[in-house]
Amino acid sequence: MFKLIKTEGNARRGEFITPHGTVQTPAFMNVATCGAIKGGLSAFDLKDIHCQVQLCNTYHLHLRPGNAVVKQMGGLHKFTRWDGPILTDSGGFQVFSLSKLRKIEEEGVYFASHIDGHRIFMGPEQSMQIQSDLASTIAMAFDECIENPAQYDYTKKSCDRTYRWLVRCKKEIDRLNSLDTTINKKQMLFGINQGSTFADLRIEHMKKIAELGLDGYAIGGLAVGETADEMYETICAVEPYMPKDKIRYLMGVGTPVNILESVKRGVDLFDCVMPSRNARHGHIFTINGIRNMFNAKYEIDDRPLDEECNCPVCKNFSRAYIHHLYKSNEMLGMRLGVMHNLYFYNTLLERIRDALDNNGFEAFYKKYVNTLGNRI
RNA sequence: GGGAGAAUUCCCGAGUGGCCAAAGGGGGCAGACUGUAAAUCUGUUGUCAGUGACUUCGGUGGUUCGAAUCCACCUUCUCCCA
Repeated sequence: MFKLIKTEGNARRGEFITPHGTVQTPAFMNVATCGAIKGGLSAFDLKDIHCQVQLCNTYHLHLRPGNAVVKQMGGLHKFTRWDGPILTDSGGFQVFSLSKLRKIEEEGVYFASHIDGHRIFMGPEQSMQIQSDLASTIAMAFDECIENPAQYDYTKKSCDRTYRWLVRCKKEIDRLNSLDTTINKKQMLFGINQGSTFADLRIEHMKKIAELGLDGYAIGGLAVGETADEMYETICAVEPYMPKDKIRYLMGVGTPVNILESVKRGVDLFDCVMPSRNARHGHIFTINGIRNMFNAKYEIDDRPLDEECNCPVCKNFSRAYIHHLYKSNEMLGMRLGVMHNLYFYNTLLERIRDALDNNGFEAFYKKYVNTLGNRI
């Protein structure tokens, strides 16, 4: 259940109440695709980095270890030892990211496993069944994340199909939630808006899915190659048609500035692999922009990664040490980098919430965007 | 004491007359990354000036129109036999 606490312009401050705890919004979800944040973070670490929600992936967990295994182990919460909310993405993004390994039909998508090539069928019912077995807090509808650029006619056809899939998802999750053998009988379902960068298709699709009375609404299919301005324009186009009393999730976005711009346009929830992936590659987010910790200039530097950061990494370690860890390919380098970056993202959202609480979002936005400019 | 072999650009290591500033790795330097097929991928790595020029393949001489590549000697190293 979503509670809208206050607004400033289009920006919203809210609370999303779930059986696994309440999420203060706007919020950033920490991506743990295969049940673990890459870089070696566990559920213990998530508290330290101010994580509110963990995001896992249906397709990947279906392949390994298999949803039957996770169900037998008591669901993702017990399995990963994370007791906060978990959102599972449906596999719809893999329709996009593994496009060379799949075929789309009306009934669903046929994948060739990226691990061993074996044939996998995933339709709305399969995705819901897997997510029910995983027992996440929130299930995402099975959709097609459309590539960019996209043809208008294809986009329309795909949106219509994604809508039909959503209706099937809703029916299936209601059925699964009513079964005695289901671990989480209160699993929520979010619908996903598609339509590429075509405003009319986005709006038409959004209007239709809004009528289904789902637990939350996501904007998908963005940050897949279009410009940032196109992304913002698309958000602005659909936002008026998103239910005000439901949480709004912009999938897969983005840079700190992308997030700030999107909060300003009425988005409540985000996720992105950028803080974790980039950290593994040595890119560190700071209030002053990005650092590449592989760069030779950090060889002798006693300062923390970010001088204004209070994360466990910045309170303890020098740039020189972390530079050394990356250069030496020590896994601790990545772990510390990921911890810092996720803390940076999670606390950026905290600062946004504080600003909203104090009617200072617009000022915060201006200061932040001016500070960072186009650096991130 | 006798015999055999080797020395290549930061490192390892290809190359045995012109297509060689010299393969390939490593290392170095930089860049990319947006619901994770990503501890991945890309560029660059003799010098100087934007074509090109110049200096390089242990050292010194030589053969040749032309040498990292052939010859002689020297230096160092490795292995084998005494």
